[in-house]
Amino acid sequence: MTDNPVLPDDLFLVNVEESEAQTLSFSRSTTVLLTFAANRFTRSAARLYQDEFGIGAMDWRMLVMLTREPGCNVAKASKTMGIDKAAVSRSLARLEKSGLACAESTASDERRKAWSLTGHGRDLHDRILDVALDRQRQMLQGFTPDEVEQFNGFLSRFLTNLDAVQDEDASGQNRR
Amino acid sequence: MTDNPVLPDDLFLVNVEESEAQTLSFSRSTTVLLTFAANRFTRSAARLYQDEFGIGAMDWRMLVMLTREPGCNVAKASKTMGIDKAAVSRSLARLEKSGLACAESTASDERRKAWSLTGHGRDLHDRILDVALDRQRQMLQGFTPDEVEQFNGFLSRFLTNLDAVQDEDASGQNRR
DNA sequence: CAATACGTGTTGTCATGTCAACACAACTAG
DNA sequence: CTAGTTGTGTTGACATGACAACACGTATTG
Repeated sequence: MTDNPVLPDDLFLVNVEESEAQTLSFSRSTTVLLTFAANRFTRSAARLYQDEFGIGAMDWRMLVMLTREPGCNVAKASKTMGIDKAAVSRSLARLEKSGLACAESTASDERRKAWSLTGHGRDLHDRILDVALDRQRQMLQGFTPDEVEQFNGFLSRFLTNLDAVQDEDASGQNRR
Repeated sequence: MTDNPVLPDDLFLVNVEESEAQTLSFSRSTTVLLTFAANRFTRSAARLYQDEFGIGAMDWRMLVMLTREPGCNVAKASKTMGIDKAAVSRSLARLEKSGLACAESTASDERRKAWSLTGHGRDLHDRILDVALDRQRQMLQGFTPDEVEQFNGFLSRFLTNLDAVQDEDASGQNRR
């Protein structure tokens, strides 16, 4: 599939005090950088959206989801966003309570509800989108469009690899 | 500083149903991909470490921290890892209770404690490190060393930009 | 030497998201 | 029709980490 089977570990390691102990480098280990960047970004965005719009990061993601897929249900949203269905269910309950989203019963299946944004919800989405795009632009300050493309490509490949590992875990292990 | 002042927003947007509504693309928006990848990776790693070693993701990060900076204190660890000092304090309490880390009172300052790993803690760190490196290798399957370098570079630049924005927020706003 | 400001770490409270268990609708097979 | 199975959504219990308040040791300044 690829011609680069193995990356040398010492790309990511740091030696502490004359190779006494080895551990992950904070600045060269991709997964460390990735989680660090994402956590800080999310936290910072959550604070901003909460302060400015009174909405949490999860509920903002839900607004995006409902804009993208009007009429979607809990299971679909959970799968697409990679977030537990319980969290989705609670987020939708919050949005409904705030009058940002509403559900319509599906004719065919009594359980599934078709969720979509109210007018108020669409307004809020559009206002937050401006801020979110602005923020993303700031995060990518100094990147060329080509580099952004590459960056996205790397992240997508990372996700594909993660999928592969998880499928493997699921099928290879007898438990669960 | 850079010659790329502005990236066009439509790099990241998707049109829903004939440009009726615009929102973030899940597959082309860098920040969406970043948080998605990081969250899924962290969760998957947390499950693995919990199952295999009975330790959470936070405590594993703490093991790395203490390997890197033996004798460090709560404040230093909190700053380096970008995690709240309360979480650090609680993680250290857990590690001490499990006999993985121990604290030594500093002579100069009664408050600061110098934390380090016990032999048991170092053993566990080394065992998990093998698994973590293996996992990272799988996530970067198909990447050339050059690409990994670029990927890390992008993430570092992202973090630098994030720093800049937060400094700006902190100084520009009168509250807090 | 107070008095105050500052740094360090701990604890309470809250939001978020996970897992497990459950209720219930819909489908399938005897 | 009944029983078992699967899919969908909700709820409870829990882990994690953020924020705020606090206790207390150290530094600074009059």
